[in-house]
Amino acid sequence: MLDLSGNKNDSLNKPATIKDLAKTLNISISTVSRALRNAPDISVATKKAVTELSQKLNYQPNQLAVSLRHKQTHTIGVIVPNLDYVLSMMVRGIDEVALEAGYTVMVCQSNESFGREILNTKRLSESLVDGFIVSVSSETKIFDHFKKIQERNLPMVVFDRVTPHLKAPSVRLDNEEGGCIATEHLIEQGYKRIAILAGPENLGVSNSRKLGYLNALKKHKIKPDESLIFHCDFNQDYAYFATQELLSMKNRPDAIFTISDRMAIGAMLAIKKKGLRMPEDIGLVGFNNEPVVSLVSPSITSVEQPSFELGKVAAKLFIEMMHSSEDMSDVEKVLKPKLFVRESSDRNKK
Amino acid sequence: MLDLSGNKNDSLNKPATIKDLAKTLNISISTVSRALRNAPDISVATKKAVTELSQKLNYQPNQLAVSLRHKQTHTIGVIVPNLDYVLSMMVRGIDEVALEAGYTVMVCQSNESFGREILNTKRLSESLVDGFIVSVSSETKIFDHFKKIQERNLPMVVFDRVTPHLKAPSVRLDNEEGGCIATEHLIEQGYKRIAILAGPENLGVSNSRKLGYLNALKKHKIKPDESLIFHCDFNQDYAYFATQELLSMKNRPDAIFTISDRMAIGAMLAIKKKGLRMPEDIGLVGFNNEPVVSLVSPSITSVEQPSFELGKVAAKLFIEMMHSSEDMSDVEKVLKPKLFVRESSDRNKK
DNA sequence: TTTTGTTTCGGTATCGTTAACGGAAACGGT
DNA sequence: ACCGTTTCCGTTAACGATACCGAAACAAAA
Repeated sequence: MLDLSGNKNDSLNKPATIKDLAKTLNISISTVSRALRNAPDISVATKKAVTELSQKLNYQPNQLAVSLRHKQTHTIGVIVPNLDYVLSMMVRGIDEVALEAGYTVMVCQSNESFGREILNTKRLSESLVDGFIVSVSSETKIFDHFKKIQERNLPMVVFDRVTPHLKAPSVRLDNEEGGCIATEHLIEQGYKRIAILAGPENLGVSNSRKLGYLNALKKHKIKPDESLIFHCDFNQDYAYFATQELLSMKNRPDAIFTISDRMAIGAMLAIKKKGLRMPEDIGLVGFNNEPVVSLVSPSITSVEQPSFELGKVAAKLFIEMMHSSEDMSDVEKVLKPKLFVRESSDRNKK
Repeated sequence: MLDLSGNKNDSLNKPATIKDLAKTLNISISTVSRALRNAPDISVATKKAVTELSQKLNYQPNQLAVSLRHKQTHTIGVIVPNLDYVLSMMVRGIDEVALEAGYTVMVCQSNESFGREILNTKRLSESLVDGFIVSVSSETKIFDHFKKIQERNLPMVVFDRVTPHLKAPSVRLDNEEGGCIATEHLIEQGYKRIAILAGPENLGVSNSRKLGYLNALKKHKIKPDESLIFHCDFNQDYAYFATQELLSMKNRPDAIFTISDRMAIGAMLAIKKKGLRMPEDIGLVGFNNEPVVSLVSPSITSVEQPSFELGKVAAKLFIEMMHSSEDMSDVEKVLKPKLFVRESSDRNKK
């Protein structure tokens, strides 16, 4: 079987089209088309003939042509900054609902990169997707690429990493509440000088959790101490060094709330190195409730977010938006967090 | 702005097409087409006019139409059983190379479900993708859906979870080698009765690692003991119970090699509950080198696989396959694992 | 002046599918 | 016998883009 054309398509078995069916059955293509989508005006005999032949030839409609004709692809573009534990869980939730509703999902990672995010949105918006479900990268401060999408009247739902700069329906955790219950828990455990390890200043999620922290302090009439509020990058190593600095203060904190579990791990390592015990000498609370927090010693108290559920809600919202003609840009779904108390902060355990 | 049509497309700003450009410039669409993809036979004047107008109208070519015409979508379908640490790393590698080469990636999770895998392949093969990069689900024992893809002459690369049932180029870790170096390490540390916690019997990855384990034993003239070879499901809880059983044997093992870190964690919990110390009373080695293994106490020795690199190799192989006309189905890339020794098995540390 | 060649553009078919429209039978009722 | 209705199917024009072929237009060579 010599093929000098360089073309990979063996002319032998290229996929059967509606035209092929029509030709072998000696009927017109429109009849075939109708038979396949069981339109009303078709006889049972021809319908039977068509469906049988299509099965035999393993006919599958060319979705490109269908999409071109209908101007919709039944595909959702999902853009996420990464696929860590929380986000991959959310993506699974999106997937679940989308598949159910007959949509295919295209997942693209921006790797927390602004340029990559732009590239992804651009690629996907070239008539490949009917709309977007996005979680914005931490690097993103300009939202023109997303606005351009909205100008084209493509539905877009923002989830998890929401931002006030985008006028779009959103689904997120009540991060303020999360920060609040974490901090209140520490207060109730008798900790007095509670520090917070927050993320980058421009990250909304981080700021909300910090706000919750401040609210909790205020509620319990504790004056916030600026020196106990620490911003650093969203990862373990930075958290490690930040904690070292916190612990070397003359009036060191007796508890630390980190806005992610990764950071909590970093903090824990620094605390251990310093020779301090948890929860006796210092309390620690993380965020996300990743599996790892119950495996380390001491296990780390953490705020859980219903990631899978959140993804599902986002997808449902998207589909609702697709079918509704009214403006939904101010819809805002907020899910509640839940605290899981563990050894790192539990002074009451007997 | 009353819109009773129920249609979301504001007739105001639907995306500009090549036809619109032609009409406003009073030239033919074929000329516009040529101008946009800088074909040779076009005057500089018209090219300038076209490009300027296209910028002004924010023209973006409709990829559906292009794909329909060219019969290729420049999209790769990636099907993975899940998005755990290792696989999401690999997907990132695939993404990296694919994007570079001008391909968009569609990631679908089968959730280790056979039916879901079929659905995914079916959806994607409806002329949405040019080919596949797949890692098969653990549930999959029949491969007809993949073979159907190959019959259509769509390129397909298998990675990580490879199987002899599919005649396709593959990229994988040298799992046998991984199982071997893990076991040899335990032998060198002086452990005598080394058990293995393997995965489901039909999982190739698991069997290869087990084979490596057996090879290492043979090399060191240790007779394998059937009672030390344990198959259980690929997760922490099963590993926990399996380990409990192993430890309650009259002649219990003094070391356990688990074929995943998840399982190693489960084993560790069971060992701790039994009150045994690592590495003194019993040695433990995991697989994958996930971040968690260096965080738990004791930290767990583990075999690392170059996941990101593996993904990149898979994508490169795919692209090579796209452009080559010869049969590549027997290409088999095998990457080498690396052992990271930690507390759970290191008896030599001073 | 005619021929030849080059540059630049338009016409048209095509990719695979859907949908509006029309037409031809068959049937039933008066 | 006539006509309206129903049932079924075909014709044709889209959807947005590309590619081949050929036709102008003009310049250069004969």
